Amino acid sequence: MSAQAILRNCGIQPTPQRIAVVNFVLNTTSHPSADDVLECVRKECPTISRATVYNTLNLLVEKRLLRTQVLREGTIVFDPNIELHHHFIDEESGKIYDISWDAVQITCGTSLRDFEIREMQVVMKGRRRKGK
Amino acid sequence: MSAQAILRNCGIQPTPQRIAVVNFVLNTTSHPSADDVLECVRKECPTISRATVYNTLNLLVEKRLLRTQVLREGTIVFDPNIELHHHFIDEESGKIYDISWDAVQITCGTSLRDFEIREMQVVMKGRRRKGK
DNA sequence: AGATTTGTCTTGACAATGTCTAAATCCATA
DNA sequence: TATGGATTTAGACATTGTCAAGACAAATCT
Ligand SMILES: [Mn+2]
Ligand SMILES: [Mn+2]
Ligand SMILES: [Zn+2]
Ligand SMILES: [Zn+2]
Repeated sequence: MSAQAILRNCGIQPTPQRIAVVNFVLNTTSHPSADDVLECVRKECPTISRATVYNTLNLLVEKRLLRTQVLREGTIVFDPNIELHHHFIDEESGKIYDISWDAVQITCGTSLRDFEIREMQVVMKGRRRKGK
Repeated sequence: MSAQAILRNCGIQPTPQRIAVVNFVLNTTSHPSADDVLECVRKECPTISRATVYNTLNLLVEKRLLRTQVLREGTIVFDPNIELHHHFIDEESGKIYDISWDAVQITCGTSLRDFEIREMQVVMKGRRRKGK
């Protein structure tokens, strides 16, 4: 679906700036920071401002097209994968990989009965195996 | 063990500032930010500077008496629990609770074979049940 | 068309977090 | 007590994120 259609679908006026942000951030698996988004979108749309990038990202989060994740020091990252899933962080490269929900089986014991869990994820760190 | 002994044990000169930081940060389960540490330590040691708090915390991390955790937006938190464990974040209060490693059973499927996992933790969010 | 309104964008100010440097201070030892 | 290395402090700086004011653009009305 086109960025324009996506934006109109949730009642956001499609502007060149917003279209550029959507085209990048809804089609990446790289878990970019706002600054990463700014950097990439400026190639398409050199005059876009930091505030517009933040405004658009926050709009997309509000409309549930995007989620924020607390996975990197110093900045939140944006994730177009809004299904339940886990994350693997490559400690060499810093790259963040999505891990499908089904790849891990989690069983909580009874000692957690005092916690009403509304969501959870596994955060793994290590090294992505090179080669095939 | 006294803060002085702990510091001397890992070759750090015990100073009043460092002792105050150690006394707070190695004896809390609250997962404080550097700023939280500064705020609390200033009660004991009113002239301590931000730089000294950061320096001491980073020293303690280097000496493995403390770990950093990426669990809150905008700041890292410090955790004196250096054993493997999980975390539960109360979305109402923002409080972070330690969950013992054994409280959760995790089984990774074969789809993770390309990832060399060096550590992992479950991050849960929800609400701590009130009452007993 | 010309004027008005509305929404969007940009700029720059601001606060918070974290690192770094230079200067002051402290302190263990001679 | 004098001295030199370690420690602390204050402030500068970079980065991240929010906000408000004004510039700008597009649609609406006369
Ligand atoms: Mn970047
Ligand atoms: Mn605080
Ligand atoms: Zn993801
Ligand atoms: Zn913990």
